[in-house]
Amino acid sequence: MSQVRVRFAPSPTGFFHIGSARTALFNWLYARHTGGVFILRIEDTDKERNSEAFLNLIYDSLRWLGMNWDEGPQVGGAFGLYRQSERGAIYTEYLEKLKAAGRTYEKEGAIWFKLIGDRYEVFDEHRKKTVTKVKVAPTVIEDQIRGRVERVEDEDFVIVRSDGNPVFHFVNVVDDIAMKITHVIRGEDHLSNTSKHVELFKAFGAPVPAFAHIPLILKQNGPGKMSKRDQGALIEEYQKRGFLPEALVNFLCLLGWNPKDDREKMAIADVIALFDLPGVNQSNARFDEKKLGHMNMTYLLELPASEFLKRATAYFQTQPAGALALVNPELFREVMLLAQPKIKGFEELPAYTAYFFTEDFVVDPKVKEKIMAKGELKARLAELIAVLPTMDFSSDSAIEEAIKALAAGKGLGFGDYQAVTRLAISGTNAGPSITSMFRVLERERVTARLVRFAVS
RNA sequence: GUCCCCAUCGUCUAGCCCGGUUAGGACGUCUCCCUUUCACGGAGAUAACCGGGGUUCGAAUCCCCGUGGGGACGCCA
Repeated sequence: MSQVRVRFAPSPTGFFHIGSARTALFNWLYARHTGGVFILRIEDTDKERNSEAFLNLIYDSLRWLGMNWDEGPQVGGAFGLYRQSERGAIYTEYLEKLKAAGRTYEKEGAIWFKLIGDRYEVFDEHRKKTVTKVKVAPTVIEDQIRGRVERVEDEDFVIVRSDGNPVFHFVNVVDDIAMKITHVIRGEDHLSNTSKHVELFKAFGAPVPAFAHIPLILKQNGPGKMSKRDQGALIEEYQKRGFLPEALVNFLCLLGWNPKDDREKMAIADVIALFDLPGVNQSNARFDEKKLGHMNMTYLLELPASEFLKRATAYFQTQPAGALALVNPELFREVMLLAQPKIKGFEELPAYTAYFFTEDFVVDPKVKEKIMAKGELKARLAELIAVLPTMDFSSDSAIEEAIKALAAGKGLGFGDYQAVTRLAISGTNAGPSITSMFRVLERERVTARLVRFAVS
């Protein structure tokens, strides 16, 4: 069998979203699984709505997610240019073939594709007008995911606009022929277009590629498929929020596909080895950001510390909090080491670590009220302040021993000092162990914070 | 309105093709354990075969009809 050639064919008319990314991913996975070629083709025939910014967003997002293309813009390939706006000559050439075969006619300045069969008129309820229908044999689609699907394409359709620009159905098929695409993997919303496309392939006398229509991703809340306007729909947003791309990809793999066993966190190589079209689900899936968050956490937890630090640094560089946090690289490193096992995603990091980087941190009034309600806690603070000058700050265990010794002398336990101390040095009731906080903040800052809190 | 696709816990899903399972896993939620907080982790709980017919000794699984959900019906892609 000849080599698999698949394409992802987005149009740069809006932000790159989850659904597009998943379509790209399934194409990419299939290409990698079969040792085939993954092609990126830009469908920018709609001059009104295209934008260079959106185009760059497609490139950036694909690369961020790790989906490199074998042929396409920026990388080239043996099949000419990969932006439809640059392929006009090819469309003219193919249009001539259709004209020569008598399969076109002009109406209202546009060029229409002519179906073969008897014509009759009927009133269309949806469009509230009389339309011309054609009696044609049903198109049979042997879909790789859905099985046999039968559809009747019974109306002629426009292939070249009155302004001379070819439309999607036409250029899509022409390019699939010209680029020798073997498998068309796309969203189920295109299933009803497929009969149009098959009619065109046949009119060109070209082999019809295999089709695989993948289920759609439904919005998290409310009815309907996810669109660019929906909450949480944009890839760019997850990138900005500091999600790990490998976690997002892993999550996307599992939306409509699974390894048929209980594995969820999977190396992409394992997904590639197992991925196949018949294994893709037929039903739509609802996007669940909570589960994505969990997946992200599992990846974060397993990241080598050096890698975590590298990525956390990059994340902070995009954040307002970064200016303060990155002043002292050694302190930043220590704080990140403490934070890694505690957070679910980078977006929690600035708030979670803020008090390490400034004395001007916020004390949560509700937390304060709750903790101080236990009474006589300022005495504990005073006791701690008294031993601070001689306390061994060299390690967590040394600090822990010192506090335990102090507590024991008063007939108390470590826990009696914990909450109020944490509140005094961090303003909150959650975070790394206070011994680690002592070590990282160091004696001077810890002392100042405890004193300040004790007199407040 | 017409055409097409789909249907297992709240969500993602395994099981369906090749009928016999205590219908499994994960997220979420709740409980307990671990514990110097918060997380992590561990143990448990919660919760599903859309409905109705049929075929069959037996149906989540096969067939039909409903219903529900989704999509398409542009000189958008």
